[in-house]
Amino acid sequence: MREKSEETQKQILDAAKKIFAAKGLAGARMQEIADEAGINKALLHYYYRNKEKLFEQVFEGAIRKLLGPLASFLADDSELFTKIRNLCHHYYNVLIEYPFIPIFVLSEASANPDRFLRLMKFEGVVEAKEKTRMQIQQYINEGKIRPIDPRELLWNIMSLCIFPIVSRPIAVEILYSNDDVSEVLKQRADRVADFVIQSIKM
Amino acid sequence: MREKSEETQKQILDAAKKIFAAKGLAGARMQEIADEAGINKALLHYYYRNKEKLFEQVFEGAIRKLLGPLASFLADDSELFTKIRNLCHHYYNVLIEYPFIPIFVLSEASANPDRFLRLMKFEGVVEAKEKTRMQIQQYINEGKIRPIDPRELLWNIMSLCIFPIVSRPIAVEILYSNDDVSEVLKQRADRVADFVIQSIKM
DNA sequence: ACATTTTTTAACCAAATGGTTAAAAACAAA
DNA sequence: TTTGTTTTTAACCATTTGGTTAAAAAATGT
Repeated sequence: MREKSEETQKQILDAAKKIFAAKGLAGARMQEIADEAGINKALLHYYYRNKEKLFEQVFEGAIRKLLGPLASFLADDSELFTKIRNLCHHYYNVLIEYPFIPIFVLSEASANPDRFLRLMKFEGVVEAKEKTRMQIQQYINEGKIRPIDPRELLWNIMSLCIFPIVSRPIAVEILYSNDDVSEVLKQRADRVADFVIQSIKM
Repeated sequence: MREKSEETQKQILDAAKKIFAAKGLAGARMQEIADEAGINKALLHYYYRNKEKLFEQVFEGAIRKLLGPLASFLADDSELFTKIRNLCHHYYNVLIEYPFIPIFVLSEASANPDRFLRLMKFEGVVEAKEKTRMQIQQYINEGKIRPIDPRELLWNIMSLCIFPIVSRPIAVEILYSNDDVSEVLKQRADRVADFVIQSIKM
């Protein structure tokens, strides 16, 4: 009995994931989520009191899957170029599986950054990022890489990892004229890492 | 008399720009736009029949400002590194003024690409892009730059130019802890161009 | 068979919102 | 002052939408 209930709740969360990703918080309709989950609105509200709570649940779950490992990768003691490579792979691995995460963060964390920031702090991303920032600065001071604002370097890496996921549907049309882009994306983690490393190495 | 009318319409468009950028199409409220413009809802509907039309006007105007010059920059005969620099500057210039363009294109034009693709073809972006692709390929063949799939290079440039605009509200908090990021963004066009060129040059 | 839990049905409410209307008022040009 | 245009006021409508309710029904466990 408990199984059935939990299965339904998972169906709801999956449906919500999909609809929220496509329409955003404001654009999503509770009825549409219920339809997508194959249930009715009453049951939807039975399990999740309201839209906000439902969104919060979906959003936080997704973000945790991204941020937890990210913090680990940022905080570990590996050499910088290795770390960059790890970062790229992590981003691509998670985002290919959960491509809706960036859309969430971009459309919703912009409107309401508090929630997102709270999660970041909880997962320890802030400190981990600071550590990497110092590592980059040290590499620059030691003349191991070209001078660059560490924040810009991190922002560049994020851009190169996240944007292709988000823009995939458009890129398929304007760049890869309907070729299969899945394979391209899978190999892209290494290509992007190469691109970044090539740009900063002496 | 005509002046006053047109001034009001411009105030409306400016207000709409701002609100749509912050809240998106679904999240924006006509009342809020009217308030922002310093007029009332009746007058807002007097000049712009409905929300859709208002958005269409703002959006198409903005996208033309992006695509038209983009096609020109892609199609002209300048040297590749210059072209990359021009591209970056153009992206940053337009997107700082119309930061909602990427969000809309990503969220709405993905599901219904007709309008966007129509505009792209109309502005001649497709042919211009093809020309640049060939130029890149030629540079590679002549050993002037490192080998890279031209499509990936273009995708990287787009990522580095567009994503920071989209992720600005988040970056302000997690990277630039509430520093003024406007100045950073303005200077970023050149930095990004450097970054790209550094990465591909021999 | 009985009790418990899950799900549906279907009607309903309240608030928000896009949009309309018509008349008054403010304004500018002649 | 007269005339035409712009703007405000303020009430109003229709629809959408989030959310509730209560009872029936279906499914499930014991």
